[in-house]
Amino acid sequence: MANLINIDGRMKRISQRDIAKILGINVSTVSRALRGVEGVGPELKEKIAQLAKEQGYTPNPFALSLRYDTTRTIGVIVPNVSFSHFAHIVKYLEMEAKKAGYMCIITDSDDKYENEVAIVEHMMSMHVDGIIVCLAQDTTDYSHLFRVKERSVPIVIFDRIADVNLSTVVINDTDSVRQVTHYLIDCGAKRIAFLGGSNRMKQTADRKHGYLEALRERRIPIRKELVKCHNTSFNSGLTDMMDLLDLPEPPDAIIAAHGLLANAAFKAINSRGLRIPEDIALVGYMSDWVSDIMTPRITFVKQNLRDIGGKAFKLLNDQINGDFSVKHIVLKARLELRETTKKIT
Amino acid sequence: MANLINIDGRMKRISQRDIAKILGINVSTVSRALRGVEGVGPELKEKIAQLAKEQGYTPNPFALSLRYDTTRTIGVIVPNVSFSHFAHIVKYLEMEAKKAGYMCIITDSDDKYENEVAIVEHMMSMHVDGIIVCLAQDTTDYSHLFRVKERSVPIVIFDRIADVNLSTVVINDTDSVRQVTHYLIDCGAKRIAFLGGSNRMKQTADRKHGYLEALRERRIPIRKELVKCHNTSFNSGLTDMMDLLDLPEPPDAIIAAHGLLANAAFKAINSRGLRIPEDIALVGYMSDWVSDIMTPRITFVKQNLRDIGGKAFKLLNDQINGDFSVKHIVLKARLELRETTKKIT
DNA sequence: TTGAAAGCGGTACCAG
DNA sequence: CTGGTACCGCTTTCAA
Repeated sequence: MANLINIDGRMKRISQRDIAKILGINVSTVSRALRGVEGVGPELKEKIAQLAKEQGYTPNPFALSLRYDTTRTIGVIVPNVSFSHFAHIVKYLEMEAKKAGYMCIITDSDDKYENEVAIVEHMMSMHVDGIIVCLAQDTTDYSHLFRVKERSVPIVIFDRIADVNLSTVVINDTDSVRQVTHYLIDCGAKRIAFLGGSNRMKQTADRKHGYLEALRERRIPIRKELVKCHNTSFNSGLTDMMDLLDLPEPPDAIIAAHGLLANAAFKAINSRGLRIPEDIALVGYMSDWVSDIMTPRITFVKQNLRDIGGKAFKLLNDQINGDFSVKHIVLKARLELRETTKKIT
Repeated sequence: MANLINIDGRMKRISQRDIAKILGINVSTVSRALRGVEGVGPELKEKIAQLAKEQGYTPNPFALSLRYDTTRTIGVIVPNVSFSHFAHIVKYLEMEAKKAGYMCIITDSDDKYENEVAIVEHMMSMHVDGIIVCLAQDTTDYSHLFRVKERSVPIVIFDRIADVNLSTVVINDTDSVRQVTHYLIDCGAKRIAFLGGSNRMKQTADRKHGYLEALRERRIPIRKELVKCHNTSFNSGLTDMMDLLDLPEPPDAIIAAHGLLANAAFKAINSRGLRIPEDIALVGYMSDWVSDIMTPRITFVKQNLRDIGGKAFKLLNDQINGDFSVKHIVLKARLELRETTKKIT
């Protein structure tokens, strides 16, 4: 059962050559037999299969990579793998990739542009068959992505994308916030605040845009002091929310347009002894389980993370298979009503 | 700047052979020059370096893998990458690995034994330089791990380990729970309940053992109905906690010895209108941020996830570098007091 | 200082 | 149906 064989006194993995030598035949015959290609006598084929199994032969993938310059490996870059949102997407992406016979190299850019560039270069030098990336928050130069495309390596961007001519997968950022805003207005909210990430991210800009659009549609004056876009971190959300509560006229509804910002807002509101949703309504963007563990459970915009990962891989796979047309997929995100908003009818 | 060169009408990555051909010299000379090995004339060396840079030459890692049977890649297997605890460990592990020049193939066993076995086999066939694994909850047969060792591929187990002769990294499971239990008794708790994962996991067994030990040390009778070990999932914790609250004499303190179980307990207690910590105290095992987003913040046992990942890689790297001695590292976890326990002095 | 050639493991083409 | 051999990119001996 051991995979190692003693050749010339050194232990090494058994190769087709070894099998050929043992049986006193030629490598090419072994190769054909093992691949099930026509042109090998049935009993010889059987003998080869037998010995291969006995010796625990497994093909050396690097010989193939070398020959065909394909590694059946794809590179995945996210800002932070330990963040639930990305962890889930990566998980589903990897499942799809595995089904199609691809391994994933998953790497974390720590949300920094320089890291992202270095990782992309490294992946290129590893000869990955394609790259799937969610941009760092400070990525505003995209030349590293174009370089990938120039070398005709497939590439897909998801979630945090940019206005570039590359395939993308996102949720309906603008429209989802627009709907949330309308919903809050319908609930009777008069002063809706918007909590977002860095203004440099197109995702934040798009979501903010949906918020502003909805206010205009309902002829509600836009109050600059109710818009806070700094950083996606919990602590940033906490101070921003405190500032909002300190306003002479504090908001009566919050749209927290990024993962932990809703939890930060929740905490801040709680710390002031205000009630949710009676005093302030709250809507977040998060995973089910993060909403579930809170009391009351947070009303949130649900993104189909399985779909984001799956579609991202699909677009990449299309490119790998020769379809180089640029595609833009927009997935619908749904508002999931829980207990931090209350419809007033 | 392009990395591709037109050879025979086909675009391909530039190789040492190409450089040699262009300069009308031999590949071996190029190889030596590029590696900085002695034995190449200074001006020729310069010319080669120049051209290589110009053409964007990067070595083909598969040629090297093929030659040396080393891939500078390590395989990492966790039960669930999207679970915050593992996501963090994996992140730090990957950082360390990267520093040492290794890529990580991170894969999710979905907490299933069969998947774990298949993944281990697959990684072996990929020629990873080592494997780091956290066992699935139903893994009770370890032959797949021994097979790895037999083929002299380095292997390290972490977090959920087994009593096997392989290198391991864990926290002080038993003792940490022992301390927590003592602490709760000091707080005045009379009926402490223990919420754990599957009994098949050594980790759960060890933690439960710490709980029982402490009770014995303080001569507190052990009540079977206060021990619930089923599953690490949120829903399982929820029903277990409900059952505990339905007891004729419900507990006045809970030790939730696994990630989301504490949040489940929190939710259940809340749903009954009980106060934390006044009516029931609660201690969990979780990340800072999961504790932070709760109100009140949950008192928890803090594990140094960076250390777990770092040490796991270190043990693996030792083996890769020829030190095959089996090592067992036990990291200290610290009780972090927050707001769900109250010391009565 | 430089060149020639073998070899890592597999595939593919051409001969027999 | 089977064998021989060149080749993928790189390193490493041995020879010049």
